[in-house]
Amino acid sequence: MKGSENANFIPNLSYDCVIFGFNGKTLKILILEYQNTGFFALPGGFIKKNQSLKEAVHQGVEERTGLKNVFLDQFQIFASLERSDPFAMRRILEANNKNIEENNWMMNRFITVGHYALINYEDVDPKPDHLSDSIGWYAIEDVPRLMMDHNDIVDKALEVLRNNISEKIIGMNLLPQKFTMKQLQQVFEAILDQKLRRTSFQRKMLSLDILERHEKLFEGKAHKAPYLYSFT
Amino acid sequence: MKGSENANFIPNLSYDCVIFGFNGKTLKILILEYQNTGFFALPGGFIKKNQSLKEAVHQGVEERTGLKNVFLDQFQIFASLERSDPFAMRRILEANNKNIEENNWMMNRFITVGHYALINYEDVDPKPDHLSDSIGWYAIEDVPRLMMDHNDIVDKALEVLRNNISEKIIGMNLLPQKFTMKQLQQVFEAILDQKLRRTSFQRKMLSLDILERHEKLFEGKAHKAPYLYSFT
DNA sequence: TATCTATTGTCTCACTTTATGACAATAATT
DNA sequence: AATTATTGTCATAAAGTGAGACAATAGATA
Repeated sequence: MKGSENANFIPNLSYDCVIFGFNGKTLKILILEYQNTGFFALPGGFIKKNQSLKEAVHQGVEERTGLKNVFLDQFQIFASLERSDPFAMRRILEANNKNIEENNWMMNRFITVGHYALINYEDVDPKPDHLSDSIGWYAIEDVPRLMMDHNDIVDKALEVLRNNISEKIIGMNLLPQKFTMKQLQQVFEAILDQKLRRTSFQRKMLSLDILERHEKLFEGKAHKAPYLYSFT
Repeated sequence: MKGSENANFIPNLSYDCVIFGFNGKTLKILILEYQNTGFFALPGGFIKKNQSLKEAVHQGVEERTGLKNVFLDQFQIFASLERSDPFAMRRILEANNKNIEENNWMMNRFITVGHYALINYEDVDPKPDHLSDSIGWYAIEDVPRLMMDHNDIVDKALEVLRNNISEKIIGMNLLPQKFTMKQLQQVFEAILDQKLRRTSFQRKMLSLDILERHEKLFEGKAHKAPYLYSFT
């Protein structure tokens, strides 16, 4: 049947990506809005037949953020029967004046591979893709209702980020190259959604032997200047 | 093209499962041998178009072990371009006198979802499937060379089991309902591949508040009888 | 029946790690 | 020179862990 498949892509398989950034105060993620539909969604896409999953996701992240080689983790498959929503896909295609017949394959069942990415907020210039008219940062507590099961994907990504990721990976990817101990602490407070004790945090981080101390940062404030650190 | 797809299954997607069992001494996994090929592989299969991934894997585990509702965790996708091996698939089909044309789809590229299962060794009566002539338990240190990237899947499953799983889940699923503290310790020693101190282990487990103490177990040995425990 | 053996449950003491608060140092302002 | 806000570090208490000691005990032995 015409359009029931696309020769370029592996059928029934997609990826979605929760792209985390830290603006100095709160943890944020990138969310797309599809033109004239009111639908919000995670950045995602399909895997070409001659492409590894990893390549596909890196390419998708680069298209939306301009960043290459970001930290990416593939954390779970979402494969229930109920998750696909052919009616929503049809509306998105219609709103973009795409030929429904030709794009019929997009209304099939999709099993998606959930990823999250950690990126340096300052480096990003978010760009919408060809089906969406906006892409923007949303604080983790202000994420709107997303399409299909994308809210579940966000929740699970955050859970994995909280539980399974090393201090070094978090700090290296969400902060600039040099940072103060306070900034590092604020990243963890934003991720864990709880205040941490300053002295314990500092002692713990220094004992992990993953930090290198550099010059002081003079912010022009009337108090002792903090050291800058980088990861070893 | 005839046989390039199978109408029942989602194309290009499979699952594989590392089924862990504990025989009282060592940690073992179930491995299949395909008829007349010398190929060893993990139990795995395909996902029907009207079936969730979870259902598919549970069904596959049940067919090989007779066990329903076992603990299952879907821990990673394996999606590189190099992982598929159409020549090996062809040999397996030939050795089983299967029609190559009709089963052409099995020689496509497959992305597989790696799972592991924890089961009670005593409850299992392993059964080969229609393409394999043997299925058996192999101690984790004696796993033979497996097809494709299945050894990588085993290694990763063990890594996840070691790092990310709670005491309760491990004990509940790998041991009988009632067990002694020594048995519990042996499970952990087998998984971690290291000896643990008896007294520290006992104190730790009791402090976790996940155990209920029952009657003593009289084994007929000339020493103090241990208590039996179950998980709360 | 009394003694012996192997293993279990618990306790102790030393050591390490973590929590919490105290305090001096200091960059800029007043 | 005194003040303010924040930083780096130390002191002490509390909690957790490692390593061994020891009494309790189920059955074997004599």
